[in-house]
Amino acid sequence: MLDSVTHSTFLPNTSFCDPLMSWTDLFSNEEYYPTFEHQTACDSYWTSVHPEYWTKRHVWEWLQFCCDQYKLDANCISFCHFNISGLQLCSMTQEEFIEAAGICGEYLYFILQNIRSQGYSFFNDAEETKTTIKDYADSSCLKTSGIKSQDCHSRTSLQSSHLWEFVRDLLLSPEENCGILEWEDREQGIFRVVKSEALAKMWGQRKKNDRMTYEKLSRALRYYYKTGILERVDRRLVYKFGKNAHGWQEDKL
DNA sequence: TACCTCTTTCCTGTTT
DNA sequence: AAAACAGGAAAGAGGT
Repeated sequence: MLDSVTHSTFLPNTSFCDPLMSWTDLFSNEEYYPTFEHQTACDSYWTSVHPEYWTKRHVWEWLQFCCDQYKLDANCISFCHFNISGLQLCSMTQEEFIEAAGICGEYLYFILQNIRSQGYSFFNDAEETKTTIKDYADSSCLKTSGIKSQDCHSRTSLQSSHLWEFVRDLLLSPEENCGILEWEDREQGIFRVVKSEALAKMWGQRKKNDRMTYEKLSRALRYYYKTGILERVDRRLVYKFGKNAHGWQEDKL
């Protein structure tokens, strides 16, 4: 299964590998940006490319998919270990996966090997795939409950499905942003919604809801004023992160 | 099952 | 006039 990989394992340079690094950190760190050359938000999704040819972004998309689909706890994943290309990912041994993601690493390794051997037909039947994963878990004496809270390295969850986190992560990911959102005042956390309907469409895609509109999305955003996640800015399409929002500050990334 | 949070949906009225 | 804002109300989804 691994024969096709001819490159030796080369994990990222651990000299700048912060064990507390989150996914948001990873993609907002200027040191990492140059590695995304030629990539745009319009590049193909990971499922349309063979794992050996995945870009770093594809690897990220795959990780996010695994966390969402199999309810893996992203807190267990040391993201800096996955700031790598598909070729590098395919070169990782099971032990290295475990080192990078604890018990989740074992699942990720299993899923990756299945994609490599079976292609994306592995995902054709979601229920069947889940059963396969479950069988694997059972045979490995792994329990779902055991995936949580062990070997946790990161402080940000990839599973975050809250709207404000989605907005925050979009602001921090220029590759995905496509000019939909932009900072008005980075230090104060003030941002502008540039393409309101595009934002709604993207949020709708995330929630698998093709009826999402900016009007409905903005209603949800207004609820955040109550909880201090957002603060009111008296300008159209302009919002500000409140005291209860976290993870957006430049100096705290 | 009950309860909770976070939306989603719909609405009326207001502001830009 | 159109788009966006402001919130109330109720329903839905997912988690515990």
